[in-house]
Amino acid sequence: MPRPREFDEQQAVARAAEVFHRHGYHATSTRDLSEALTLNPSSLYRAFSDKHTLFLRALDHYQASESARAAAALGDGRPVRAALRDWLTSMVAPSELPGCFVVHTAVELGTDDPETEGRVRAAFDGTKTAVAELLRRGIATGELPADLDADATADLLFTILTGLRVRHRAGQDPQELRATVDQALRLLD
Amino acid sequence: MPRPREFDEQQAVARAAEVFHRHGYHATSTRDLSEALTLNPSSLYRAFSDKHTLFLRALDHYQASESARAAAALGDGRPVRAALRDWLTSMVAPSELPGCFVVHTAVELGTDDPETEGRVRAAFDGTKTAVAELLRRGIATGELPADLDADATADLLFTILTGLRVRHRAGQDPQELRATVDQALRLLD
DNA sequence: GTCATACGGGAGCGAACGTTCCCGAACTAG
DNA sequence: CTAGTTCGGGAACGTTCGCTCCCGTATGAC
Repeated sequence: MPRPREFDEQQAVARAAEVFHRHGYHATSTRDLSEALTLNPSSLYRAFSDKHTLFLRALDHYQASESARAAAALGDGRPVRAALRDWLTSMVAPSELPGCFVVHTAVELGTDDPETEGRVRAAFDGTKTAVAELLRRGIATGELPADLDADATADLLFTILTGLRVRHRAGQDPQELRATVDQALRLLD
Repeated sequence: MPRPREFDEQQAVARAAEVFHRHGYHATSTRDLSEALTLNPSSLYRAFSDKHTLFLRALDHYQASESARAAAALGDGRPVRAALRDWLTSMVAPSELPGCFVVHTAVELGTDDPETEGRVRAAFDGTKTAVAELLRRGIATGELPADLDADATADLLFTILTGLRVRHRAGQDPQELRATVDQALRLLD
């Protein structure tokens, strides 16, 4: 019986994620969001309750698409080293929005906000696990040394990825970042 | 001829650095600063011009003390591996203020603010160079393999350090971070 | 001692913040 | 067709923001 919504909620969340990713939580005003989503304040609040709730939805949306991307890049039967290299390189590509929304949130909100803290922790764990599984597959197929410590190496690769995305955000030269990726892959020898 | 200042300017900058480090630029209000420095708004503005200027001074103060710390930890004749391990470990110690003020600034302000961007770049370069010099010393003394690529390895270690400090800020378990440090040191074999 | 100067303190400026209210319009179940 | 509900739009709420002004006061050069 109600009048239907005139905007695409998923698309609105995606746009919010981009704005929050670019400018962070505190530097993004509800008016900025209103403008970016082409939504009046009243519509925005009716649909998303408040700024913090919209932020969480945007963060979830981002993380869902990032982990889908990781699954696509790291899963299946591609050669392990090439898959890892392509995945890491794609993260710091010039065409990408610099940095990582999850990392930015971890840094900006730290441990002050329990709701974002939990999401950050889950995202970090998920990424680490995905890398570890890839490494285990590589060990099983003989592509990687049998004595490689999958968990410890995944942990280190994840830490490197985090550092890379900070450097990307800081505007570092893409070529330098790619060189760091190359160097990181030597961990697998 | 003027009446002398009743507060210690250096100490005020140090306190400002701590508040900015904890909460970031945007989430720190001038009233927060006023309270933390026990300074009236008028005194604060007379001494430090405005919020952004005080932020830059706080950032410079932080970076100066961090690079002095790095110089002390990495310089001189201490064994290279032990020096590097102690330095990295001390960065993510539970007693430390989690994270790195420079990294937080890089993430929060990105490339939007030219003044902070330049400082971030300089800080990153300085750290990388300090590590590279340490590695070169280790190679010269025979502590490290002769075929180690000092610059590339320093770059990777710096990236790992950045990732570690983000994880520290995110509230990750200190023991896990120390394990990552151990893993990182295997790069020097 | 005189005087110019910068001090610490507190009220208060205009602007922007997150959020809410009210509106006529549009859609759907009955 | 009507009743009921949510819609998009815009004004406006109270609060907090960064910042400034004005105050009486304390200081040091002369």
